[in-house]
Amino acid sequence: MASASVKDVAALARVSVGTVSNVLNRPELVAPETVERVTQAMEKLSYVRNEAARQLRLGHSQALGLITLSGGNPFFTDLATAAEDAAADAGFSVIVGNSNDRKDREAGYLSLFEELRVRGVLLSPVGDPAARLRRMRDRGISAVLVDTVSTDSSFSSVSVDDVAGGALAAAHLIGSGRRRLAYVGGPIEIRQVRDRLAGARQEVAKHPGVTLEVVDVGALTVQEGRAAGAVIASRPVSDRPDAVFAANDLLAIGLLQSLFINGRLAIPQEIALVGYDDIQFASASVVPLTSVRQPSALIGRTGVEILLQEAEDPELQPRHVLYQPELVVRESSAG
Amino acid sequence: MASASVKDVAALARVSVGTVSNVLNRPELVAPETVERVTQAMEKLSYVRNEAARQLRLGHSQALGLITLSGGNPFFTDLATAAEDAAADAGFSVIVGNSNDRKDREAGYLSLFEELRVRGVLLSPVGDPAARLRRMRDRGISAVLVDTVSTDSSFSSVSVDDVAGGALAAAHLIGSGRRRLAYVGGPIEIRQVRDRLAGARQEVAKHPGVTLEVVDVGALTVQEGRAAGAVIASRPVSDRPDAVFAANDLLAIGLLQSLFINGRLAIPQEIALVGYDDIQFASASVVPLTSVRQPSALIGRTGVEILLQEAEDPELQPRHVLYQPELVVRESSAG
DNA sequence: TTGAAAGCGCTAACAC
DNA sequence: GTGTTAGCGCTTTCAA
Repeated sequence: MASASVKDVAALARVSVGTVSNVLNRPELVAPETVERVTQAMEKLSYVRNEAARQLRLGHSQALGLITLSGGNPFFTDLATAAEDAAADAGFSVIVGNSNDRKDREAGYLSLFEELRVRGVLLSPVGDPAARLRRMRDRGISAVLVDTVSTDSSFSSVSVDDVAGGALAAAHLIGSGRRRLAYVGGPIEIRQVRDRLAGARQEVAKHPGVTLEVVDVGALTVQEGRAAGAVIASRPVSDRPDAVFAANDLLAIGLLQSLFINGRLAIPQEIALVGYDDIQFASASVVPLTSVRQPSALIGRTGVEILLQEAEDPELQPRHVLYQPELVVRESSAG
Repeated sequence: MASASVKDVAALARVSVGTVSNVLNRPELVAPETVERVTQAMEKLSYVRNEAARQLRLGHSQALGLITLSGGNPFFTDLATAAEDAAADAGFSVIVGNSNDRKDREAGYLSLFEELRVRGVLLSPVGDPAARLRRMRDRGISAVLVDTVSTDSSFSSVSVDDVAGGALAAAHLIGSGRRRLAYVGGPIEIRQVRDRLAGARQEVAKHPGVTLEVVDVGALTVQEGRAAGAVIASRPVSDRPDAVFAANDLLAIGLLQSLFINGRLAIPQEIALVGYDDIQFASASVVPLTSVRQPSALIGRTGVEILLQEAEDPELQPRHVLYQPELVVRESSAG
């Protein structure tokens, strides 16, 4: 049995296809009795509207695209959940893709979203897709950058002040007596990674005698954190940092695994540790993790709201919402 | 500027629309020189294929639907990532929805997927959508159940033996001297929650003198675990369990937060704790967590492979793949 | 209040 | 190797 179409429903209800369409979209224009008859026919045939046909006719879909940097990062799942809820309130669905920090994947999802004629896209960029996004905007697909500020500010953005967050972390570490800091993060192409480092550098520069070493990693994952930690743990004490600031909590948890669990280094006594994002697991880690908190759900919700407004009226001036991060101090840096 | 269509491309390249379609889908049928001309025209007009039109013509999309129980659970994000990779290998994309344990959400995504004419759906069911799925199969949308066994076995399934997993956890706890077990999990409608409990019960029944108490929670989240832990911690020592088996790691981590961090109960001395899923964070939690490991990525990949085969040939007999879980012992139960 | 008909962009069958 | 054309299922004028 193939799917029933409006035609089949119309035939069974003995009305025209136009009327069937009307009961679907503007039932107030149809006589109650007719509505009833059509509804029953739909029921009987288990009619399911063909979204592709509807969309073809309408010219665009009722969906939004979202590209996150990493599906495994709870920060992004929280953001995505909030975005979905906000979109659902307005009758939109959201299609999520994870670039996993890869430009080619980002480009792939952008292409998919264009083919799908989504109404707008929300993204945390890896590369610099501004040119591409501008082209998309010309055809009616607006974009809002989340968790990053646009390079050319012609796109709206919703983000958190990562430079301030980096400064917050470094200031805290220096304030509690640490002198040899290390920043573990990468790839450096990611704006968040760069900004958090820049903030830390600013703070370090204010304190002569304090040094900041950069440990570059390939991705913001638990695994990479574990690898970086193993390298740090294997260095002689004199050459080891006395504080590590990780670009996100996933990395920090990996560091915890190799520094504390495997390397048996005392945290925070030998090495203090600060992460970023304050994910749910941070407070329950081996050594509860000091972290820089970001309002993930708020970012997702606000992003969708702005996107929907711009989809409605493309002439709107771009807006830039910047939230402030907050330091949550726990044992990993309390010494 | 509106989007360019095949018509525009054809006009610019001075060929017919059929030829444009051919360079898109079967370029080997077209003269190289023509391919070149058409390609350049596409480039010039920034042509992007309209997926809705293509799909309308083809009768179905190149997408698969996936419904997970919880977006915040790393078990499902791992499963989803593997599913996406497997689908991508076959030229399919996957649209994920989270039911968050709610039947209405599950039904909502099923409707959306039907409207989208996905080729198949992969799901970890909340309710009992068998009837609905059968109707969908009649119209060419096959379904594979993941992380659960079909009630009527007419649908293929890829799952892990949860009864065995529950037994594994309980046997371990009893074997290390525990006598008053508590199972924390819910809602009981979820098959995984039920099966893990059943396995634990089987094991408990083999050991006279061992008791098993069930603490029902509203969802498999860190928050709910925290709430359940607070209740347990507030009970007098004589009335407290000496071991807790949590239906998943999220719950276990929440329990750790309220039992160990807030309640200052010694783990595993006063209460031993075992979780389920062995997510990445389990080994780095306050007290490294004993957990029952499931091959999440393998489940996702296998599920997609079966689904794709069935989409290809709907006459295929349903297959039931059952993986065995594995107990990973860590400190939370080592005493 | 309802019906008839055009057309969204694409693919595939068929003709040349 | 290329062109012509029908038609996928839907919404939306326009007329009755």
